[in-house]
Amino acid sequence: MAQKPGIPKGTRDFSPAEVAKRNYIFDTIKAEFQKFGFQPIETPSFENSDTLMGKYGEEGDRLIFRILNSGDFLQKSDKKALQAEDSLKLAPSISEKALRYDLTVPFARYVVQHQNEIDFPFKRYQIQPVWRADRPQKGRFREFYQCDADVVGSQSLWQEVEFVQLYDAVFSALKLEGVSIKVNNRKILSGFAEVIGESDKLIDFTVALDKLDKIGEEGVKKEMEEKGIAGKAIQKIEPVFNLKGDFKTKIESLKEILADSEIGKAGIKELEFMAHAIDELPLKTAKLELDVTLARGLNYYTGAIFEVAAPETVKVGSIGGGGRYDDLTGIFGLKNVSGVGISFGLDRIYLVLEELGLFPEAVTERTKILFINFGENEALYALKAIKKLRENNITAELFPDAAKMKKQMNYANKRNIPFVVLAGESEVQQESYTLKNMQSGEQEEVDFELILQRL
RNA sequence: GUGGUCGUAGCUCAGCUGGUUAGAGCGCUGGAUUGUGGUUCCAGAGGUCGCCGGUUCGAACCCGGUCUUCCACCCCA
Repeated sequence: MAQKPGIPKGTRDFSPAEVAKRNYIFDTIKAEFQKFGFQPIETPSFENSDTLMGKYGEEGDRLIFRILNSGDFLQKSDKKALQAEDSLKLAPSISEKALRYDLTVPFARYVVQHQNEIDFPFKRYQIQPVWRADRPQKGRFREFYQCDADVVGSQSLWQEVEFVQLYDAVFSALKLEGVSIKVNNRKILSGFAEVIGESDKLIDFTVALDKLDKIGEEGVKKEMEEKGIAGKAIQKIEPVFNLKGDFKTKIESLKEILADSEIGKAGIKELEFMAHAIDELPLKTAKLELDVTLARGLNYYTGAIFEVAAPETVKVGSIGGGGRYDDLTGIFGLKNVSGVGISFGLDRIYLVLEELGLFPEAVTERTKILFINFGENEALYALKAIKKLRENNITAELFPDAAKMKKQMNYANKRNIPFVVLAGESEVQQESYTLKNMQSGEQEEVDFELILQRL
């Protein structure tokens, strides 16, 4: 029986047109990565579970796709957990591998494992799919590509500056205007928690603060209360909710708020450094904004935090993110290696470009010229010309069957092929070609050299 | 993981409070037009109404489950 085929939730097939557009984005990003001196690496699509589990917080573990052991996996399973129907305890005994959840943790693993072959600072980029057992939504899939660039082995703040430039370079190359690069610093957030005396609740505090633009000031306060942050502390942090003005104005306000926090002041210094550098190295199309509520991303960020917002007219959430993590490789036993990196969300960038009509026309136009098939002799005659055209870097093809003219022309039409050659008996005899421009409808009898000229 | 939502031809969608042979537009195939497409005209093919079960004399329509889509939360690219 034929079964109705389908693909898993949150995955997609890509048509030729979609692949062409996706490649356009990949190629653009790749070209900029390379210009900035990043080198590509690749890592396996699945890792040992130990490498991934526990690296993304409690929520993260839930979203990791686990791979069931092969063979008689129940044989080696944790019988106690099985008996107790305790999935959480049972899982590690029947699953030793898991699909890659992001590119950063595998990269950290890579750095530790290859530390003796790597020349630091190491700048790598990586474009590969990742998998998350999430519930799909618009722009959220269970299989999607990440495009990451990271530097490890340098604490220099110039890297942060470079990444802002890199973001700007990529979005400029994609002709995407209205992008805003939001930055914050973990030290600022730590400073906030410190001055209100809630340092131990830093994560709850920042997660709540992050929702300011979504649930508003009252919503944030309510969530902070629910998480057990003192009313007085919340009052004290109120000025943060209403930071106004440009980058520098906000920094001046921060200086007052964080006057009593050493770590907070360190954060301010870093932000000022970046602001000053970007002043001197102005961005082409993107805007740099300070957003002190920005806390998203993984809890391992220690310094700068980046998030890129799509132009306001397109509602797809963030199209990129990143930050500084001082001790990422520490979890794999390599201490004191600082890293900083950014990520581009290919699928969301795709949605944005699509919605704004920013894909170049040429991206989908492929075959330039189609030869009509009139039969065996004529097909061979056509292929001789096609071979020469290809040597001249022109995409040319022959319709494979000597089908009806209408069918062949229609095929050219639908595939958007701009030129068609009709070469039948008489053309073969005269060693000529009837070249037809499909857009204008004009046609002329020409020799091979003229075809080259016309294309 | 929690709550909700959608699912009818390849695509976009009609289909009355359950009632016989489930429709349209676009697309597709063939013809008008045996070396000329995009326009027009004519004809035709194509549907287990997501899937499974239940209620009913009778289900695309009501009920339950399941899968998928989208949305909110969680989290995030």
